[in-house]
Amino acid sequence: MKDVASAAGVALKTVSRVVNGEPGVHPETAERVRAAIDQLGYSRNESARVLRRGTTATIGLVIEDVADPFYAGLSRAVETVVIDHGCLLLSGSSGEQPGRERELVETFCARRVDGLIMVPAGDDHTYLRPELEAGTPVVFADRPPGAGIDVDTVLSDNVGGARQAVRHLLSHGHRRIAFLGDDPAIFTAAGRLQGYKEELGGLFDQRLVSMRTPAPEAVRAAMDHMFDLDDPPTALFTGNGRCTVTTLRVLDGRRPALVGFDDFELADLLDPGVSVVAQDPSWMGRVAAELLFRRLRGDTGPSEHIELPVRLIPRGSGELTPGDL
Amino acid sequence: MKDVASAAGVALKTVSRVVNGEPGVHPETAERVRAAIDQLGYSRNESARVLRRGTTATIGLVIEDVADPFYAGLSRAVETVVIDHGCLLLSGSSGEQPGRERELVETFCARRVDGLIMVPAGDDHTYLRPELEAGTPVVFADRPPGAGIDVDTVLSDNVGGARQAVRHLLSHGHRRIAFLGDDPAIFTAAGRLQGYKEELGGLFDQRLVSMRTPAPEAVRAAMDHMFDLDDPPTALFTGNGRCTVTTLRVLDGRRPALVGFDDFELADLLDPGVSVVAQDPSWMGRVAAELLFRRLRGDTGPSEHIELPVRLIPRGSGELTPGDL
DNA sequence: TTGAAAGCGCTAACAG
DNA sequence: CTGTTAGCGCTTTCAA
Repeated sequence: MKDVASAAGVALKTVSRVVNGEPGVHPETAERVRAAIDQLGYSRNESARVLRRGTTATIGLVIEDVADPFYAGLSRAVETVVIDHGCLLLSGSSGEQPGRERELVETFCARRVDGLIMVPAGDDHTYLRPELEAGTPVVFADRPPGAGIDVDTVLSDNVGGARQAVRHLLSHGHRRIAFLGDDPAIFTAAGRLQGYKEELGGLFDQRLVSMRTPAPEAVRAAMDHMFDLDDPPTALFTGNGRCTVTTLRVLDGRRPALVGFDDFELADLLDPGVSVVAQDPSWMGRVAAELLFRRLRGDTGPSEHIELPVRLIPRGSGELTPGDL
Repeated sequence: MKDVASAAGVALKTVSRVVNGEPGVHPETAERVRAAIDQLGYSRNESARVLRRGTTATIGLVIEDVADPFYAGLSRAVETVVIDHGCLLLSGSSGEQPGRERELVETFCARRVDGLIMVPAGDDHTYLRPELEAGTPVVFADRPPGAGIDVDTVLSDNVGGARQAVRHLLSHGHRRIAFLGDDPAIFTAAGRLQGYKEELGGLFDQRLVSMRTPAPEAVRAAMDHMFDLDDPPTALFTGNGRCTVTTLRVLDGRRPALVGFDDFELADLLDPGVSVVAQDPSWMGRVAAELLFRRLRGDTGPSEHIELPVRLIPRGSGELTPGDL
């Protein structure tokens, strides 16, 4: 900038004004400065700018895994909103490890991100307190923070979605409905289990529930065990996209009715088409990011807790009746 | 840092030494400093550090779209390598728009990223020249740079993969093999078309080729047209994951043999299973990132051009014969 | 082993 | 409309 200034024969500050499009520069001077900039190939050093202004125009995003289609969709939506606001996105995957989540968050904070959107892996977020007190806005998406932390959240209607799925299966005559969900330590998995139980009421049978990280062998073992019961399930409710896919892989010719939580590509092309309770990851990302920017613009109201509705999409598998088995 | 220094009764520089784990600090002094840090909740301001040191420990990644499973997988792999090297990842999606690609790259460069990995959308990268001359290493993945730019590349064997696919179909008796590919302006699409032509030799028929952005209506129209020919195709070769999925959606009961470029989740669960020429996006991401870090460590050898092999996975659809139609 | 001073490149505040 | 000065928080250099 100094070089540009002397090349253009003006003061440093004038260059700064031109670079930042500040008003109050004679057009001719500005032109001279721009010429010098082009000639020298100058580009503003953002680090210095950040240091001086105290704001980084950077948002941090911590998710579980970019390679998971749900979080990929969420990421893309967040990215779009962030870029539209002239900011950049630092992102990282926690891989469902609380330690990694915390490391990422702390690294992002050391870089002084202006705000943070996170899908937490752990359930203790007291480490965020200094940042929150320093005024960094944080929005939790998909899962809420641990106890004692009061921040904005954007969640899906997990309980309601699960109830919808079970109600759908009940209405098609099923009474033995199994639940194949993820590790119940995960908030969404727990909520969906709760909805399943609530809707099932007296029909609930612990032996028809399996909750674990969806590894093929484990899911196959759980399924085999259920189908070996005297009173086997006639329908399955799977707790998230990965559970659904894993379950489909280990059906081995069995043809129970099936409703899965989460939509996925090609669900409509399978035979039968897979009925799902669909979330909208892009919507969640967009809502979370927009909420964050509202905070960044100075909205200091009480923390908001947005719950996004989910939608049951019938495609065939959820409309099979016990007689079809 | 100043506050920490006065709280601990030492000089600024001593705090800096402790924070950075530099040797030559009396253990007792260091302890006192650490206590002060904890008490004040101090954390180093990375922006200032960056400004002073001139290195950001940040890598920029520009891809086409994080929500595309191929690039999501690639992103995840890049992210892992980057984090393992103690760096952070700035990422953005170009959405196949050259202007957006350039904006992202320029923004990343203004932030002084230490290196750049990109899947280009455009074919003019001369704008990178100042950065390259300034010594910023850049690796192109999946697609090469435009003319006149000499950088490291990590590409798949597109031509060879296409030839493999066509050879496979030929060996199952097909002579009328259509190609449904993406916009030929895209490097990978062009390479796959070339392989298709080469392997087909005299059997090539321009009427069996359709290359465009895979929008359902357009693909359906192209297919209808081909199947209306006197000599319709008995087999299809689709040019990438999105083309394959779109094609599957518009088959409408027709049952040609099919081999797709790119693997995708559930390809094995469809009926018939979809045979594919599989790339490995994680591998590509890992190789690109590792190459970048090798450059960052000072390797100034001539630019490297790595070609990753692809693998044909037979699952049923590619093994149908003309008689099965 | 410790510290003082300079300065990275920029913007804010305040003149002219 | 333009310029001067101070200082963001850190690391580097040099001295004690």
